[in-house]
Amino acid sequence: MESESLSKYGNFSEWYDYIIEASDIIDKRYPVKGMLVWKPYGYRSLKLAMSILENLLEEYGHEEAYFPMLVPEEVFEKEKDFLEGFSGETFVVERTIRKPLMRKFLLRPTSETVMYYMFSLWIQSYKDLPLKLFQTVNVFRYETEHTKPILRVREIIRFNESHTAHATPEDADRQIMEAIEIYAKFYDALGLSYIILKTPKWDTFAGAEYNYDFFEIMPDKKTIELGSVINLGQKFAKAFDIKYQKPNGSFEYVYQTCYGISERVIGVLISMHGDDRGIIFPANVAPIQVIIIPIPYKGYEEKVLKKCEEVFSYLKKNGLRVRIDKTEKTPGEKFYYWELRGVPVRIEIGPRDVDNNTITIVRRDTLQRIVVKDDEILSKIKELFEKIFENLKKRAWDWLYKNIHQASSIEEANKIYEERQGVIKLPWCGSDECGLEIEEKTGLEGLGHDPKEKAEGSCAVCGREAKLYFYIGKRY
RNA sequence: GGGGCCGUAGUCUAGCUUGGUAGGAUGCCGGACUCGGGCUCCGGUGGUCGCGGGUUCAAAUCCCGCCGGCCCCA
Repeated sequence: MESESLSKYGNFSEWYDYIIEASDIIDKRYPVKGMLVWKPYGYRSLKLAMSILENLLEEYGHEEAYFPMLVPEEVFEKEKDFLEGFSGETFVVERTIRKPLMRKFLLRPTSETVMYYMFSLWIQSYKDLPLKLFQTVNVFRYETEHTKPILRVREIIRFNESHTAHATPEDADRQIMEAIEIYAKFYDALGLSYIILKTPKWDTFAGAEYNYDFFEIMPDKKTIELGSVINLGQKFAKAFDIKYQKPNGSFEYVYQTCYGISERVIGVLISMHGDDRGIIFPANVAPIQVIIIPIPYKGYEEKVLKKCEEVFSYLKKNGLRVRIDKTEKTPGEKFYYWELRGVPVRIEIGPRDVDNNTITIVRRDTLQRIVVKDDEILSKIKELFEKIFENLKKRAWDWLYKNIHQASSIEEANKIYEERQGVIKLPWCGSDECGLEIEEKTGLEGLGHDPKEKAEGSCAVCGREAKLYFYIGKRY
């Protein structure tokens, strides 16, 4: 069959395209470029992942709200850098089928302008600060680059965007660190690896002071942005007139931050954790955590099915997402089917298990098969969830570290990239000129730097003392 | 931003060069047989050949435009 020839590392793109559709995550046949149908199975994993993030945000004092999808043109245009940055990819609504509208509306590509219009009404006093809100909504971006299912789309269907306002720049900076902490916890919960880099000035988010991005290195060794944390300073506050009154009676503009994560994280999770057989979901985002496969045998059909039902009820009662596959397919076919879909734990119940008071458990990541006594079922499964998670996480971090290379000169960087791809870090004096020259002479994109990581040696371009490492690679 | 490949049944695809009855596999439905890794056999179902226009006696096939998908380069 076709799936037999798939190889995640041999041909990642082909693997990815096949897996996400064959596993019932999405259906890309809907005839609008960059817009996908999410099937129930895929949508469930997305919701599970997003709720982990939403719970974290709430733990850290954020509240969920909802803001509208349409932005009046004059509101969208208030902040000039933002307008410039998003003008090429923002959809416009300007008519009904019958007639033009009196006023143009834009479909939110992200909700700064929508929210901050309201912030200016809501924020009056220092007592209203800090304000920490989030929403998880769809946003629209007319991507001019080529689209890629889930990873680069024109309708981002679940964009979790947080927006905060603060009284002081120090508090905004502190908020940036808090956001990074939240996002790191989120990716940790999914078993993903990441590097956190401060974006080069020339690539900073439209309308921002500075921002940090989380990057993962995909199986094809290209980097992908997993999430972004942005310090907006007072630019939007000034554009939207968001002021508060201090205890001494004077007025000041607020300091703002925003940060966002989208369904892209599911695309990355599938890519990082999957293998040639398909997806491997960590238990916390697996739509089905345990699949029970009856192994029927002449004279045993009823006993086998009865035991399956008992195990099913027991696991369900204990809060697991479990299902019995009672379809007419052969057991072997079912194994492949559920492995493709990434169910972390499979239970097989056949005549031997009925006779011996056991069940047979197979873990998805290693396909290791163990026989477990009936009274140990729950503890063994929970133990396996944990082991699978740790294994996936370790694989992801090993992969990341294995694909970050250090070079001391541009020539060396080029040589390494040609042989090994991935991410390369170069000692850097920190100047824009040298950063841009590194990009130009390697043909790679600057990902940023880690302000806490001090470099040794001299700048790969100018030869002055290096302060930092400049990370470069190819981006999705 | 530049270049290339592609679109035929739910899915994958043959046919296109050289215009003339759309064929196969898989899936799906019914049945038999099996069942601890995609078993086998029998019968059946399923097609505006992506959309629109042009050329022609005749277009899946040739030409043009659009829509959609994929890849490579910057």
